[in-house]
Amino acid sequence: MTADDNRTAEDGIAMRPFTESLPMALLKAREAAMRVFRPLLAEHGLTEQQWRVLRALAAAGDDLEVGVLADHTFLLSPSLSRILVTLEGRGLISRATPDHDRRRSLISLTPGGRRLMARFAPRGEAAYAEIERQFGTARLHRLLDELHELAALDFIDLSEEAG
Amino acid sequence: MTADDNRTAEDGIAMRPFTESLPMALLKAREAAMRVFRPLLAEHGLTEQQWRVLRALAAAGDDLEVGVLADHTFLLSPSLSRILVTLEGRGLISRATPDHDRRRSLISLTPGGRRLMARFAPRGEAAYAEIERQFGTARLHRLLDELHELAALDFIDLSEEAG
DNA sequence: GGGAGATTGTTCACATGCTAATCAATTGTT
DNA sequence: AACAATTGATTAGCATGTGAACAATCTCCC
Repeated sequence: MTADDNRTAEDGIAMRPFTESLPMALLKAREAAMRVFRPLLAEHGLTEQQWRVLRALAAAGDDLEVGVLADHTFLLSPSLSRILVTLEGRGLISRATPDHDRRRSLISLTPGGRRLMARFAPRGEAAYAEIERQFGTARLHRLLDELHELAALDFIDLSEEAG
Repeated sequence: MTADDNRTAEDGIAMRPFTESLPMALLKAREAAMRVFRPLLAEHGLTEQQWRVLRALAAAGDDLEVGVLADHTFLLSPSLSRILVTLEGRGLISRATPDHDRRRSLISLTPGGRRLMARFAPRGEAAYAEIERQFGTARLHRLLDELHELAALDFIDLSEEAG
């Protein structure tokens, strides 16, 4: 029985208990999952987001436009821009500008970037397998399905101006 | 059929498809859920994390030590330190140092902070109800249970040094 | 009672999240 | 061809995430 279990506190502000908050539950679950991967990333001196970029490029097996890369990695453009500068500086990715539209920028893995991914992949799979082992493969798949459906929902705008 | 559906890309780096990644699914689900709340927070000029702090204090209905507050809000100490400076500057919280241990710092809502919470609470509940309406109440509870169990897992360390 | 060690919070340095503004290149319109 | 609107990407500015180092205080034990 912690303070969170009280739906109504002394100050009379009625609100859902913290532990029942969906965003918080998603955040904590994600943190738990990332704890398996974070040590691996640290070994390679990569942040989680840098890893997502390299992973998306490896998965595509081809160069990607910055906008497409942003979609695949679920990163905002400004963040991605900075990450690309970092990765380029470390020689893991390279850029090219297509002639048909010189606003765009094509990102691809360098050989060094590919080598890093090849070294990392087996251990990353092992980490994922550890999650499946503890949580259950079928159960994990069911959870993923639910998460995908939740993510696909489009909630109405409850803000003042929209009200 | 996107590039993500290919388990093996031309470069031969075998890895789980992006869309099946648990951390990514959790991240996207959380983003979807937060889209309901973000406009409300913006109305009050609060960030999500500042909101978590005020919410934890309101739920406790009492003052909290910084460390306890960090646990309840799932914020790291350095972040919380900065957030408290901001909230104190806006007159929403105040600090006190107990005599029995002058290292500690007790945080409490000011009357202004309480008023803000009281104004916000009903709309926050409405936002949460919208999620329940679209996703289903019972289904949401089942999802929360699964998330809590996932968050409680303690994965083995697969890093090099621990190997 | 005094110093080693633990604990509580803060500060630092760097990377990212997020909104708005900017810049360059392209497209649509007349 | 000239110009406004649009688009792809970066930059700016502030807030947070994260690991490390610090300062202040407290505890324990000799």
